[in-house]
Amino acid sequence: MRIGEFSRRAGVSERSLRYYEQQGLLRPARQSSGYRAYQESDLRTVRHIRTLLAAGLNTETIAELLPCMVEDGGRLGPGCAELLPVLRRDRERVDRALADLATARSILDAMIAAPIPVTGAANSACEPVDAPA
DNA sequence: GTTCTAACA
DNA sequence: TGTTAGCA
Repeated sequence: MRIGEFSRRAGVSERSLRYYEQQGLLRPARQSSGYRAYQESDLRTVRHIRTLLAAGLNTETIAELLPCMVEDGGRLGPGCAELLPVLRRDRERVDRALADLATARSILDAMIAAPIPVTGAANSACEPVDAPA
């Protein structure tokens, strides 16, 4: 099937499908017309790609994992042990990101909890805050 | 009308 | 990733 129908069935924009191909995630055949020709099985591949993207993996990593990922009962998992270190590495990246977000939240919490009453407003357009209780 | 590539008010 | 331009 061509990209239009495939896009609708996969629920992914044509733009994204072309991007996935450019990143080596999908390799649809080409008709003599030059149009991409997708296989029924590509629908499963796209689902896997979306899952991996949702997990925060970059396309380079996905290209590496995709060939070995297997699906069972709707669950996607590594088909070979070599993938585990890669997945763990990304999990650590997520942990660091969460830590950074926690830091950002703390900074915001501290500022929100400590409004500073001033006599002359810093900015004429600013309303002075009330003194904390 | 559909798809393709390339490029970005 | 969306969108648009210019083709075939």
